[in-house]
Amino acid sequence: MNNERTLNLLGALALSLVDGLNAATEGASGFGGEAPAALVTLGVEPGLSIKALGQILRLSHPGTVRLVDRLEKQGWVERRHGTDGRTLALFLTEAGTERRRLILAERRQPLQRAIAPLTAADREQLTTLLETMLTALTTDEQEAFAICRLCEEEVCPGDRCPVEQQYCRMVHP
Amino acid sequence: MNNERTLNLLGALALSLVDGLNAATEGASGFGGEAPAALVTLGVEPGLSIKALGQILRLSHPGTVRLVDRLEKQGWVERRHGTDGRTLALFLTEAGTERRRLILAERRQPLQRAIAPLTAADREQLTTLLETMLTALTTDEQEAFAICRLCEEEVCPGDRCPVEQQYCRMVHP
DNA sequence: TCATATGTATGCATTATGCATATATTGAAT
DNA sequence: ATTCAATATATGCATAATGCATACATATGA
Repeated sequence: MNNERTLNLLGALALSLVDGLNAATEGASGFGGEAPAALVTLGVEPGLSIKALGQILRLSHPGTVRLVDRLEKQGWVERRHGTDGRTLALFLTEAGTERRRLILAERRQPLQRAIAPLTAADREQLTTLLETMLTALTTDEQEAFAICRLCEEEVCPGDRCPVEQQYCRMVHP
Repeated sequence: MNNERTLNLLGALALSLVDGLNAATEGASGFGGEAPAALVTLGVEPGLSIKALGQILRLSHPGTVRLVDRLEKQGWVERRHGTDGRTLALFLTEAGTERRRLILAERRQPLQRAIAPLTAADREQLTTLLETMLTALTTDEQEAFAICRLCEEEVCPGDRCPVEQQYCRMVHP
């Protein structure tokens, strides 16, 4: 088989999907970059510090501060006192939670469109293949959070997430 | 089956792959945004006008002019006279061709890493699924070029590219 | 031959980011 | 208790990559 052709197809699909994801999440939030991912992630992990959020989003610290500034100004995120006098705990406001829901709903559409032509059997095959690939791609906790930063974790049971499983295997061998 | 879980896995893989593609192509070119895609695309379609390139990359016209400015300044792209007194024809220089090769080589790595854990049979399954999805996602020529804007078309025979095939089917029904 | 369309370029602004540095708080060693 | 290093956050400044409005140059057709 022509392996390189498969690489091209995989890259093309990924690019096309992420184009769609970016358009959807930016349309739903009015912000580009990592802002939509920040809202999604804070919904799953409320109380994250600025530093921790930045590591998940792979932003510099100042970049994260500015991102949180933008989200706070929209009334979507609150800076509360954290465990420390230094540390902040970030929480979604009610409006932020609502906005997050909208982002996730819009995010589904390009994904749905991609798997629309697949039969039920195809989807099972695909799911298995995705699990295998994601398991291989996840090497530490940081990366696990990064990979899942736009996931609707509500519908993805943690004990069956290949990304989290892989991470847990690394940590508790 | 839990369809939404499949959507999450697909989105997570796409995001992870494109993170890798972006890092690889930016590392190989020193430019982010659509600059790497511009070099790749101009290698496949030499003589493109600024307007046509911008439509493939989905950039505004001024954005494309500035992008070409940057690539020309690096000595990677030449503006030559086109079919018109108005129209330009863009070509890669020798250095640009070399840089494109490097970008494509680096681009393979994150893709290769993703399929590494798959068996030969898995890869055939995956290829078939990707073909089906890409066929559904391609609706016009513009989109076809956009989806393939980072593809190593040299290794992807045109008559077997689901993206191009789909487009040709649309145009010559 | 002149009006309109087409392709390209420029001025200016914005978004999202990074680097260097400042500030505030904590914890640990003296 | 005091001081110093580590940690968490914030700010000043700069940059990359882009868009909008507009100007300019060339072509085309009535």
